[in-house]
Amino acid sequence: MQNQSHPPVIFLMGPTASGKTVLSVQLAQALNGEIISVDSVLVFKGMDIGTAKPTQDERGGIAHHLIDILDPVESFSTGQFRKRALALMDDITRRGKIPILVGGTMLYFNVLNSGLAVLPEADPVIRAKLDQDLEQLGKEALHRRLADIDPVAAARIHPNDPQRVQRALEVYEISGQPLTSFFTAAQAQDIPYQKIKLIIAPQDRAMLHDIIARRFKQMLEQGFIDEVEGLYQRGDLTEKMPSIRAVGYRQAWSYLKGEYDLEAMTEKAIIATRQLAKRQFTWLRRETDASSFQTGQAELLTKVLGVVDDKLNNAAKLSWDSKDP
RNA sequence: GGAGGGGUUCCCGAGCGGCCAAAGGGAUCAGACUGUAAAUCUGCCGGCUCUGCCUUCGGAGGUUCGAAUCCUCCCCCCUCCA
Repeated sequence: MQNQSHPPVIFLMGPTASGKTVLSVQLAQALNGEIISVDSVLVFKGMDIGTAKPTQDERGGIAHHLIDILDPVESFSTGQFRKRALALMDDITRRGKIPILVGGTMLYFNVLNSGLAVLPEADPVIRAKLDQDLEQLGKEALHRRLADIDPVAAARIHPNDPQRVQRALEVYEISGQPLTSFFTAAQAQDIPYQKIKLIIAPQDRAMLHDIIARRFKQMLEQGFIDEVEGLYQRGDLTEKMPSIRAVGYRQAWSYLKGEYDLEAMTEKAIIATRQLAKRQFTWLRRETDASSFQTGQAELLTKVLGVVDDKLNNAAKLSWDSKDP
């Protein structure tokens, strides 16, 4: 249960290409807010065009956080996100401003909503070993190994899902404890804020698909291939890394390696983006306490501000009531 | 005009007399999701009054107990020769 006297924070969620960026800046300007990006790829420097990263101009003088904080050789994590986002929310709030969390990485929103168990962090050495095991022994063998040490996790995780099987094994190797034990031990911790949740999405799926296709072609015109080629030429990046596995980048990478032509690359990238949006919708449907808005709808900002004001006033009232019963 | 090759379920593509609503891949759709998440994975995928029935493999006929598979004619597409 959420204490209504907590300071407010806005969650602006939506699938890719829904118009989150523009709306978020307008909101921040209207509400004296700062933006915290909730996006697993915007964190990378030098990945601008393909991520539709807001330009300095588009940011409209609003501070944007958690953008360009890592080099593409590095990797980010859900835990790091949560920690940094919470620190930023605290800092922004202390300065009398409203934190506006904007993005499409729904797992990140989820750990702000439901908390995150205290788990050992990824260990590159163990991961490399598990990759080797996977290749030599096969995914069935890894799943069987997991079944021995953590039957509950093994029952939950599909044998064809090596990424999750490996993580569960990794946790065990680092800590000596099964992954499941961490979950049962942990208590879901809510964040000390009043969350105002907003969802923005195009009116229908066909429209989103259309926007996605047009936007990707636009990225190509803006020099997306050159951007990826620059990363490619560095020589220290591989398609195994989270940065290069991002939608669009992965396909462009394959194109540069000569695996298919520009036309095939374009098609595959657009498809991958659609599929990403589809997965985002699946998460979004869980957000039953959010207010929804349509991309490009008339008076969008006015309507959104109306809803936000309502919730803020309501919260203030409740908070006053509770102090003076 | 002549010689070949081909038209299969949304797309690509296998099938070449029964075991075929038709392999496989892709797309779409739906779902899962606890430190890689723009990732990874799962399911459905002609229709229905759904242990069966109906419609489908370019079109129309035919052979056969039985055809996407064989025959005939027709319509399109591709390659080569004129």
